[in-house]
Amino acid sequence: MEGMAQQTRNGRSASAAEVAALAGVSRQTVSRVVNGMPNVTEKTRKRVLAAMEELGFRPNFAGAALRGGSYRSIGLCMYNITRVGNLATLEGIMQAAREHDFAITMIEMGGDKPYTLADASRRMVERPVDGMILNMNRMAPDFEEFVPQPGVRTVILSMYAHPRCTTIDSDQYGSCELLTNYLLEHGHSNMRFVAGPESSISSRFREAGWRDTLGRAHVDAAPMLRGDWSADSGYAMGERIAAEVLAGGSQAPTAVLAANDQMALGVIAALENAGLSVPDDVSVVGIDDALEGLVPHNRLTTLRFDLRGVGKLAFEAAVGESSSIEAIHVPSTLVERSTVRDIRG
Amino acid sequence: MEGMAQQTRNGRSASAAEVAALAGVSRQTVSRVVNGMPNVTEKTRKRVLAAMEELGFRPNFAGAALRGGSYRSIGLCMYNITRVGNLATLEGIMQAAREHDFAITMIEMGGDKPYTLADASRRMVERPVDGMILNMNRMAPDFEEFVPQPGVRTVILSMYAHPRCTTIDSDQYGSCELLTNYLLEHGHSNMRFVAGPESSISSRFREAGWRDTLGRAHVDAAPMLRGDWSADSGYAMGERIAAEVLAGGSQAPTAVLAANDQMALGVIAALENAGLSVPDDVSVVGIDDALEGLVPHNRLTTLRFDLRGVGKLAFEAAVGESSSIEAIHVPSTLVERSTVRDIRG
DNA sequence: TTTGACAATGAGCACGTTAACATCCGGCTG
DNA sequence: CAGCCGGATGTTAACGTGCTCATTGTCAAA
Repeated sequence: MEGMAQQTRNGRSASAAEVAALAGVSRQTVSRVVNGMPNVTEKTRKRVLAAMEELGFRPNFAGAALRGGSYRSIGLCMYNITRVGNLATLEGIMQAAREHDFAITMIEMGGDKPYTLADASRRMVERPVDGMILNMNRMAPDFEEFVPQPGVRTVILSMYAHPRCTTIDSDQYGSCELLTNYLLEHGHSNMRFVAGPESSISSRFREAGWRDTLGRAHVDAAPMLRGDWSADSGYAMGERIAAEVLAGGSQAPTAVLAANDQMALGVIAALENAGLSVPDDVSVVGIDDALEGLVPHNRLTTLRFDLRGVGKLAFEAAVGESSSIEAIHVPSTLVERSTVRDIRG
Repeated sequence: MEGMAQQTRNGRSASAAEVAALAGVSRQTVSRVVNGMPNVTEKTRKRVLAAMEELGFRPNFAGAALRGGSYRSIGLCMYNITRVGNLATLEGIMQAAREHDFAITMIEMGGDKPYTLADASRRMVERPVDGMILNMNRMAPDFEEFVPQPGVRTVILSMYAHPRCTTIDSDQYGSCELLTNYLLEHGHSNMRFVAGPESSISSRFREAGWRDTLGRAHVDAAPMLRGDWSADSGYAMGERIAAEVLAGGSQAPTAVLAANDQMALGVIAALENAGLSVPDDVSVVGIDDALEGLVPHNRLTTLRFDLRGVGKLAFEAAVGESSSIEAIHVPSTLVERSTVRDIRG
């Protein structure tokens, strides 16, 4: 622990030049030692390493990057970190960054006002980053005509393909296709869909996946119910569904597909409160698999997005040298627990 | 939207020198325009602005910072973003950063192995940052002897005061002091405490706050129950508590203080499953107020930490010029809902 | 017309780093 | 002993920016 508290000049941390002076070599030799170049005598290397240790030297990436190297950081522009999905994606990005010894330079775009990709890109490019990931959860007004900053690889997290940038997202559409088919295969031809808010792109794709799948199976879709992602909004819709079920008749639903897990939880609570059993009377599925550890005895059948996978792919596309433009949809997996009953036959 | 797709030289984005050449002025004049210096003719300024627009110029903070300015970014070292508390703190930091037009440069420290403050600080200082915030949720082995990198203001998120760095945290100890007194004032002199895992610093402070407060009130503490923060672990403890209550006697508890909301939720589920009513038979309080939107009809009386406030203060301490060292404990507020009954008299 | 004052602008250096090139030195060959 | 080779090391320039100082240009007062 000795040699860590030296004051160097004006209070900055030590530079390669100071290490060089102390070790009695040139800056370049210090650089060679730091970067593990082969042609340095063992004796010299040791002297340099000792000087580095004594001064607590750490190379400054900004200087190196200025010269033409890498900042070892990827920019990430988020709209709202709080959303559960964004957090898991962030986690995937962070993990990939850690594996590459990269940092993530994050900016959050302002509260409620919609922002353009050009805004985000311009604010990001002035930061010391080697590439950038732009996250959107509303449609950017300039999506089609956006041109990324030259020299900085730009990845957009979006279901829509972009002509000039690689795009990545969980397959929101496919997820509801899968779940709808799952319910149909279990004999539930009369189901209710509890959607998220209209402003959300994810919600629109989930709804489309559900509606189109029913259409392809030649099953009529009942009127959609709309929540706002919260458990309470799910509860409110659950009360309506319970009334329908108790009223009986050939149009009474046997299953509910909720566009996220919190709303599914609310639906279940409302159904049980009305004296109905899940899944004996009504089957319920959610989306996200976001309840782990949060509720006791989680038994919700749901769909797990590979959000960490999305984050990992996004990071790798942002650092990668390949300049190909792709539109990647990451598939999700069904998590079968015990809120769906097979009612065929 | 014209003039955004120019290729400049080797594919990098335009520099001030190129803008200067196009506008027919010197780099310095461009610099003056960018930084809003007063002494530039209106005609010149317009010509420069036009050139900037045409080349899509954005100043590079790294170059400026190298010269002695600011990177406009604060480093943040996290142990585990996923933890609910960390996320809210991150949110507070991000919001303060946005207000200052700063970015956050984030690195996550490796999975399970404990890390030292020196490790984190050394990995951070090579990034382009003006200051850094180090988050810990285990005790760092080198806490006492740690010396921050010269020239980079270092803030530690920790309940323990540090001799050379400003420290900030929610008042974990005070939170349980407050809740314990609250239960005592409502007549619950026989309560159970469901703690978090032993490895967690927060958990240790919460436990100490509970135990000391009972001691000061000359009330004997019943043996502590230990969970792992999860709802399921809370459920398991809730079953034991239910058995105690049903067994009756003068030692039967009338209240439960759970060290977080998820465990409180588990306790309540177990009690209700055993035929007991909350709060008629047993009162329950949690800590964190983390369930908003996640569960329907949230009625848990709990304690809200001002984590966004912690984040904001941390950011401001990291950018601030003041070199004073402080140890800040941010107070929390009681959120009274309906899981506590007054049984005095 | 000359001088001084003042505003606008330009030139040079410095920040920390590395690629490319230049130099030094020891040892080997002819 | 001269010449040469190759490995180790030093020197220079450049990345994009802002500060300091020098220079130019303009206008009014003497």
